[in-house]
Amino acid sequence: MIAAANELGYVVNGLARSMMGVGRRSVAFVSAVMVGPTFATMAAAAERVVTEDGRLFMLCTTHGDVERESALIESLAEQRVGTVLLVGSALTGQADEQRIAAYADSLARVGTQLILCGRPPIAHRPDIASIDYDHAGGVSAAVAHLVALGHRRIAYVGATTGMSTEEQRFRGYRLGLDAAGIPFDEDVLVDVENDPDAAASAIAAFLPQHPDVTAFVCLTDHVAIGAGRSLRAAGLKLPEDASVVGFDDTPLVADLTPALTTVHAPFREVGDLAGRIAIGEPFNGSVVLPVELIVRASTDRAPR
Amino acid sequence: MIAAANELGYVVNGLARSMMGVGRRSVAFVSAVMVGPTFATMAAAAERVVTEDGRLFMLCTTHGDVERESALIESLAEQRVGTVLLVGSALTGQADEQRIAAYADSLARVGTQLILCGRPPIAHRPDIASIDYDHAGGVSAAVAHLVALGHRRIAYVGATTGMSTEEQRFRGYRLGLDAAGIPFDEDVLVDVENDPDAAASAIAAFLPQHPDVTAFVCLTDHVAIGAGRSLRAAGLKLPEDASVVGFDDTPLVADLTPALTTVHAPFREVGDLAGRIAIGEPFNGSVVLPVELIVRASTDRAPR
DNA sequence: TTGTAAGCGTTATCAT
DNA sequence: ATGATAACGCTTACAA
Repeated sequence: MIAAANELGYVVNGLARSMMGVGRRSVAFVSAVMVGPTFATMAAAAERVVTEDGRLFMLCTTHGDVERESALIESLAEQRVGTVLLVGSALTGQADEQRIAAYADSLARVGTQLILCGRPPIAHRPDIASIDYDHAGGVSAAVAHLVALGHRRIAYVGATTGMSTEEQRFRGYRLGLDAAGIPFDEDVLVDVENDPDAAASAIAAFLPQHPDVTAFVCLTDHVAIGAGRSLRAAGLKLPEDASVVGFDDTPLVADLTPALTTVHAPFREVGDLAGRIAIGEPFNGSVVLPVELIVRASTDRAPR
Repeated sequence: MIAAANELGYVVNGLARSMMGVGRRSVAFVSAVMVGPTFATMAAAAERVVTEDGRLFMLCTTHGDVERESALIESLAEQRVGTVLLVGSALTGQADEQRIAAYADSLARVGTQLILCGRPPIAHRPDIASIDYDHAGGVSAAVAHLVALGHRRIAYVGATTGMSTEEQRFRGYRLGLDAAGIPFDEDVLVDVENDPDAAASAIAAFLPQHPDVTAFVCLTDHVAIGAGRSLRAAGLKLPEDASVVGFDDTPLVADLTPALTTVHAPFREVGDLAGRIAIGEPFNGSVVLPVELIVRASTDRAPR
């Protein structure tokens, strides 16, 4: 019978089946953008375990548009997706937190769970799962590393406010400074968006005013690459004249000249764990995965 | 009424709706792996236009497992996905082509269209859409560029057979040689998988036997990076002593030292077009998008 | 305009 | 075991 049906080209209607509440529910990965290994690595890791469990994995981007984010969550709820992974840096306003909480409630109503990935939990909502990694610890370790190399005048390059990733990493910078007894000086903050070219020109403008700065802690590897480019263009040799450290441990940064010292973020582990929870592994509350400072050639003893 | 329903937390059941044949059908992106900017860029581009049209975008990887690929296609057909994008290098056997053709038929039976992306059309099946880019043209342009710089002994680094991408790019190498009147010599073929470390050790073993080779055309940027690493380790200076060219134009290769000459592949355009076809833009048959040789610092005049 | 009934392709239940 | 039937939540058609 079944064989005959197959010959006839019969394919069960999974929609009707899902409507009856049978069959594995899909998993959706929602992020602002899908660019760079950051997201791709998390998505790939989650996709792997989800697909292996016979579920479908959806990829959705919001491009930072709140409207679209809401519409997406709504659409995902309509499709009765089993799990929604909300991934990456989050707006930090209280209104934004409330919006996320509303998503969680609205999704819960149709039996879908929300998991925050690469972003911190929502205050007073311990029921909303979060898988984050130690942004602050990574940056403070980077600062400690530079301090140990004799650096005292350490700039921070990147935005410091508005998004969770920015705030957490910047907090790590402050923490590192505090731990070393170095007073914070907002004069050596280079507030720039997460883009190599933007970072390059910001650093170019910054350098003449601050010849005493010997080290640059960057929000991301992207920013660090722009900074390095600009530093070299200004005639500085890396790492003899200036040290640079990034964050993310993007592929290829080990092949740059000099190889970039950076903080390795556990993107694969975050995606993997998120996927496992999505397919049913028990998990309660939140977790913060450790990061690792990868010391390479772009950081060295402070000059003079 | 609608407002009241919303207050109550009512969410329409999209499954029931889809079952009635209304609502936009989803799009699935199927590739062997989801690693590297190659796939991520295509996926991101396709996802963007698909999501903007109010459809859901699924990401599925096969990890090169034919079993899993079949199961995935079946699963996608069951879910009545609107379009399946089969992306990236394909096995080149005739049996494999027949399998793909069977997918197309099986999907067509439930109203799903199949679009091949970054791989050539299936022989004698012009009805199966294909969006590919000019692998061979890119590599032959690279060879022509090296020849113009005075190189005569040009090695090819990468696998040459078994997968469509490998075969097409290798064909470009042969074409480039032919156009320059340089006889093909399989002695300067470095058959190695697409991995920097593997490429590095293969080149390390190759170099001593072939001191006359002055240029290396690589299957991918990945391979080129490994080759460059190995060349430098052997005491050769790039590009004075040896030229290297890659393929893909991966982000960051412009920031390597020396910046890598490579073939820019139109991943964004492929994904974008695939997405547009998936949401209804008319398209018949196949297209081969042009590539562009990006000349950077890793290629220079032949030594002596 | 508002309401009622039929149908979509499954699964589950109950009877045969 | 096999077979008929209700139910899932929606859309469409037709009736009031």
